Amino acid sequence: MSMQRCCPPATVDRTDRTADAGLFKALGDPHRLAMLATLARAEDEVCVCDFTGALPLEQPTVSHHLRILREAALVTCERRGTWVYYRLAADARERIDAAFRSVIPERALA
Amino acid sequence: MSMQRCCPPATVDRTDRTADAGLFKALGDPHRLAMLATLARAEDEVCVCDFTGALPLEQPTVSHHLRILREAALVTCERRGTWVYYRLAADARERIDAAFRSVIPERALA
DNA sequence: GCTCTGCATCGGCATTTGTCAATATAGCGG
DNA sequence: CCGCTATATTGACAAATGCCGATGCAGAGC
Repeated sequence: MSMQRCCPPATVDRTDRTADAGLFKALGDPHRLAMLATLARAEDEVCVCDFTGALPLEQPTVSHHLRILREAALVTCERRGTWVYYRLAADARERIDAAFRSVIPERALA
Repeated sequence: MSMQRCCPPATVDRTDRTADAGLFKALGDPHRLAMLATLARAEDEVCVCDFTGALPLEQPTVSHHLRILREAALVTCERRGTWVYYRLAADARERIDAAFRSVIPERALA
């Protein structure tokens, strides 16, 4: 006899999840997570110089990571004088949470 | 006069977030998100052949992505006969959520 | 045993990513 | 306008990533 079907053919999700993947990709680096964690715990905003001072990265690399977070709209920045201050985007938590729930809905796995 | 300090020096988070970043990195690809979304919505388990059939990827590439999800412990698999069945790890949601909260705690940004 | 089928692994390739040194830009103080 | 400082951008490079074709391996059926 022919082999039995492997299974009741499952419905494969075909949604384009490029945007969500982009969000998670921005979260996929330990230094960027440290920056986000810092911003999330900061009273207010954080100056770039604090990052360059505390992280084991050269200034251009810090700038590079901040740019990625900016382009993912996870942070916003504002220049005041010579310094630039970053803060967590108001909807950062919400957006990540939404992306996550859209992939793995609440009801999944009890 | 010398320029004023940029700000009250912020406390930069120095926690090693390599593990969390690894989790998010595993989520940072649209096809892997599609696989997770499929598994999260599946009644039960999903056969590899369903993925290879439905995704615009060759079989080795599907296998590659499944391996990454496996190594991130986001999915588990079980061989039965010729076929291999994947399912969402029981603690997948919990682990991602924990990583997320550890970076951006609930209280952040009201 | 052999063959066939489903999945995993290997090897190679093009692209992306993380990093830094060098350079450019913006604002401050003189 | 000039020099100084903080940040951003550029260019280069090594490493990681996504992809595929070729190959390996395990289980089913003959």
